[in-house]
Amino acid sequence: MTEHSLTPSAPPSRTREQLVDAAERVLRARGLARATTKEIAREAGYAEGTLYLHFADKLDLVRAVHERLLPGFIEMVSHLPERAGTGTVEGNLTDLARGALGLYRDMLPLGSSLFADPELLERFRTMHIERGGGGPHRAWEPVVAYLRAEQALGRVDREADPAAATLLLLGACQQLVFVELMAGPEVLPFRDPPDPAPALVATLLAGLSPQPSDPTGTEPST
Amino acid sequence: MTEHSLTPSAPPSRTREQLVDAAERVLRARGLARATTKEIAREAGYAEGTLYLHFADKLDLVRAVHERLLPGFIEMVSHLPERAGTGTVEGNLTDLARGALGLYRDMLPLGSSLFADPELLERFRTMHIERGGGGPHRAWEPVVAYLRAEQALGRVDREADPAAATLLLLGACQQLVFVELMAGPEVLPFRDPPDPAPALVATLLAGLSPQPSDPTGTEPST
Amino acid sequence: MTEHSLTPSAPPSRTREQLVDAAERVLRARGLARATTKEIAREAGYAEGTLYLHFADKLDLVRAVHERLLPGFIEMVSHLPERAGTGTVEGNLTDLARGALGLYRDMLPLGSSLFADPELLERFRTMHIERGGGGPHRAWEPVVAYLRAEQALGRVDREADPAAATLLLLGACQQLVFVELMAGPEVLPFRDPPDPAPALVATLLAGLSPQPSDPTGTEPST
Amino acid sequence: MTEHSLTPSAPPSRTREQLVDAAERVLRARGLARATTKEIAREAGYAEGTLYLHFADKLDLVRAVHERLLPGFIEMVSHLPERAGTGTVEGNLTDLARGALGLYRDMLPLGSSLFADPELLERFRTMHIERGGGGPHRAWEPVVAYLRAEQALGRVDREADPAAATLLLLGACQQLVFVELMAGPEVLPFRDPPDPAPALVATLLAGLSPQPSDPTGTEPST
DNA sequence: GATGAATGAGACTTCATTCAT
DNA sequence: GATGAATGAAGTCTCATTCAT
Repeated sequence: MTEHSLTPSAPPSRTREQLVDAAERVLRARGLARATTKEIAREAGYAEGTLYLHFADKLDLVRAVHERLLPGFIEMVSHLPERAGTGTVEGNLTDLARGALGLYRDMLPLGSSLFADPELLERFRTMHIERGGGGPHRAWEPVVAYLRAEQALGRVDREADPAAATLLLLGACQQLVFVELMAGPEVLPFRDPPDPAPALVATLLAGLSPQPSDPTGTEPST
Repeated sequence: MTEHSLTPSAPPSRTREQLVDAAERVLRARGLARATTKEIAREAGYAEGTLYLHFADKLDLVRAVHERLLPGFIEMVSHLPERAGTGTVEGNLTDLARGALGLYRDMLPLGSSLFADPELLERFRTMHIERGGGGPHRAWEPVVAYLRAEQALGRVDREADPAAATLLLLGACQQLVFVELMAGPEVLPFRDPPDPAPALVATLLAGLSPQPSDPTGTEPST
Repeated sequence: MTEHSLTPSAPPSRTREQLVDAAERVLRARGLARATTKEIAREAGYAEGTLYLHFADKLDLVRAVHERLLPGFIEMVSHLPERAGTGTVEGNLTDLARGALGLYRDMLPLGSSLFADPELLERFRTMHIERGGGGPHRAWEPVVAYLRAEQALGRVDREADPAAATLLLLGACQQLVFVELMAGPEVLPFRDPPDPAPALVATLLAGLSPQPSDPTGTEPST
Repeated sequence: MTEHSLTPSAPPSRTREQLVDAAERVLRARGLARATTKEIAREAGYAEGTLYLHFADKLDLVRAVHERLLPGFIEMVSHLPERAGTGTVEGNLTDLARGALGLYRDMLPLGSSLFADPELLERFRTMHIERGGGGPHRAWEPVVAYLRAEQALGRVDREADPAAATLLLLGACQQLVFVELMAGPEVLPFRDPPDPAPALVATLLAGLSPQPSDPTGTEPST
């Protein structure tokens, strides 16, 4: 019925980009539930009908917005592996955490909205993730690679599980932002100083087990 | 215009509860974007108009659903502090992680949907969180308390930051579920064995820093 | 997705009848191509949304209009068989032809419109005709029955084919109306006198074959 | 606003013909209600805008399609008068009926669609019929001429009304096709044998009146 | 002549909400 | 308290038509 290809990437035209830009702005401002095609078109400076020359329907446009979200995230982490062996592990991971906090603040509202519409989520999965476009898990890869490199250099414990460590650090950042956005920044710990990254990294590096070099911390049970 | 008090808890009646139950089922099945008052009323076995005898509007009903979500989560963790000193720290934290994974699977789609509607999120914040009803951060408290208790017992490093550790562990669980729901379970690490909890806990306990007491890299603690 | 039963006869309510009435008026006035739900609702004195409480969609309403059309036609012819043996055959058939002309004038524009929308035609066929609701062919039956009765009485040639005769007479009436509506009454024969029924019936009764009993063949009346 | 003359015949160009051809195909396939300029243009191999270089608007193109319909019909009957005196009257009329059945099957869906849009019908009448382009009644003329010729030859009753006879025969064919297209071929009489032409012609020739010269009812002519 | 992106009015349809019973 | 028909604003989407290239 429609001639829109169901491939994630229709030929990118100037108009199409403007529409996706406008859609992203409106989605951020109003939320998925209150973003209308009328407002998106107005924001883009086009007539409403124009939207349907470039996208099969509203959901297709929303999906296009989400498609552009992840690359930004991945790009931020993608240079991490190159930093292996430079600076300190603690410094590198702290930079990572700070960057992740910023990106999650930016992307979580939009990304989480997918859960409000199962059909949108399904389309996103079908047309993007399953075709190799990648999903949020793609952000893990460079971090894991970095940790492996540091393990090879002996700056990270060779017994450590890079995937688990990545998940711990990025997960902490994501949850911090999730709670901040949902309940307000007042409820967060790490308010003084306001940067949670150092504490998270320090804890991750040191671990919770009592230090055997700590004469009072007797008999760790691990 | 309406006589509904804007307090989070209107007098709970049988009908009201049935409506909230039905709303939760419909929200889970269809998503916030596709849940209609008509279907909720039908699911509850009442007429559409009845809904407005118990709730100011649809958003009020949705908010009521979300209000009931958190207590379930908190209750799961609330008995954790009592376990301090019992079993092993690793065992207790693994149980926690497993429980958290299950609860996130249950609650994340509903909870994340809040981001799709800023007005709903705002109401949730105003009427619930700021009145002490609590938000997702409330789940941290028992875990932090538990860790402090274990620190006092010497089973957890006294230098560790309990809040950071809590965030690392719960955050990892949340992100794991987030990615699983968004991209499908195929993309997850920890597929073999399929239980990610032990690896997360082990990594958190051991930390990433190279073991100074282990110059040869032998005797892995995992 | 819809709860409208796909049976031709939903419980007839006052509102439903008013909507079908209004739809018929609008369809007659504007034609299928220009009849809008907005105008139909206004004509009925209801809001546009009300239409969708009683019909699955616009086509469903249009179909309901068409469903009511045929019974009126059939009823007109249904008493014909009883007239067998009364009056004259010529008089009875002339009455039939006159009635048919009137009914075709009334129904042909609406009925023919079905051909403009294959989906509407298909629905009409599926939901009405194939369920025994009957189609335009049902109008033949009483006429055929009448002719058979007259054959039994010897007032119609026993060798004649009642179905063929019915088709000839009703078909002539339908085509006359078809042409009249499409090209205007100016193009019709039988303008003086303006009643085509007697000539059609006379021709059908007499046949075209030369009268063997008329050896002179004189005085043609043309 | 437009430079298109409102005469039925704009200068025929190759492109124009291709557009009319394409429009006819799309009208047959989708119906007037669902034929879009986009699809017509695509079917013709031109851009949508090209359509408006050759036709004032969509209705003008549709009218052009209808303008071409009738000549095909008339041409079929136009040679009938020449056959007067050749073969048998019955054979000639049977050939006519068979040809008419085929042509009606071809043209009725398109022709009837005119009734779905009064403005289209009005344009068709104004720009075509009233300027001598002719309407469906033009098909009667050759048949009437043929019957008159046969009357002059004594092979048709001189008292018969040629116009009425024409209407009876062609009308029967049209109604048969109308019912066949609307209700499906299953509802038709004359299913065995499947050719209705002989019965119609026989009935028309013999008439319905009891044969006074045939007291025993022998020698049926069917 | 041809193009096709853009237009924008307006179509159909949905759905949260009201109110007389 | 409960009902459910009715509402009507607002949403998504279509499509005949225009016009700069």
